[in-house]
Amino acid sequence: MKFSTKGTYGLRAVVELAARYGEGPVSLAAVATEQGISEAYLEQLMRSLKNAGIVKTARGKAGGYLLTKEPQKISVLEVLRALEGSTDVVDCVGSDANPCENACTCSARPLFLKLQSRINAVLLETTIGELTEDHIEQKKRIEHARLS
Amino acid sequence: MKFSTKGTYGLRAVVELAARYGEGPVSLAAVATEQGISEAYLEQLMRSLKNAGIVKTARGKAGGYLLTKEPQKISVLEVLRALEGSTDVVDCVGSDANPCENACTCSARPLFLKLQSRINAVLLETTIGELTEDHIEQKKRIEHARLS
DNA sequence: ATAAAGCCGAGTGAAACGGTAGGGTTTAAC
DNA sequence: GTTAAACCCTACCGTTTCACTCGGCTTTAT
Repeated sequence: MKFSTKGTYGLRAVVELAARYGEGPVSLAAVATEQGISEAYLEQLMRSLKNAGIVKTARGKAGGYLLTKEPQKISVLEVLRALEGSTDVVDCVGSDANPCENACTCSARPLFLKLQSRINAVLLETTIGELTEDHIEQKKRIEHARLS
Repeated sequence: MKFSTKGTYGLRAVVELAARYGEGPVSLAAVATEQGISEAYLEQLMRSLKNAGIVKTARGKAGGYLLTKEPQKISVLEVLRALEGSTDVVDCVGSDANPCENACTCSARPLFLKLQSRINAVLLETTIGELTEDHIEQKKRIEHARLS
């Protein structure tokens, strides 16, 4: 019941892009060093994000990655889905539902359905934009504390 | 972000014990066949549940497993924790908190904290007793439908 | 005594995790 | 038009976890 590093790294990378939204392409190297993630590994995650249509790329020199839409219009849910494949706690819940043959007698199913809907609510209502704002605020506060 | 079968199998096994609460020890074989789980595998899960103090055992012939307290007093959270080790979505949240060195600058942390508290709320407020009642109801309905 | 039950440690094949390596191809800038 | 910075892609690899299995041991009601 853990998110893998794919999810957390990828989320942080997207926030990094969001923080520079509108400033042109951001290189992989920039994101990787800023977030302390292996460049080669992050590249794979970016591919997933690209395939999902969350980021687009500019190739060639001075190229890099860009968000395809405004940070406030990107839900955390879509980002995590792109990276982790699914956010379902068990395979037999969710819209792509593949309910097991004895779903109707499974005593744990009602629990998982409830849990899943709560989780999805949080992930859907939280946007990359919000995370980015919080993050920038936080960085400012730290900077301020350091100077005084 | 999935529960392993440990969690789901174990939960179902506990519900099975709950359904027979007060009727004396239930053998591993009985639980395994009723729930369609490998006996040898289930035994391992029962060990975890026993170590966590959720079930106790009666050894020897006519022995088996019993809940240590009433089903309504067992939360799903404690059962899952016993089986999966932790229900935390990332290591850096939760009470045993092991926040990573750059927790205060991690842009994903606020999200995970919120998500974790929502998840824990559901898992803590849901009891084995509730799951068991739902399950028995469900079985009755199916039985009724079959007969008519 | 015996058979039914739990107790326990070890092993195992497959998959996922968390990367790394090393080659492409594209393109801006000189 | 060469060069270098960037993305693109495939493959591999060591480690851990998953989901079991196996075999032997101990306890205990009959």
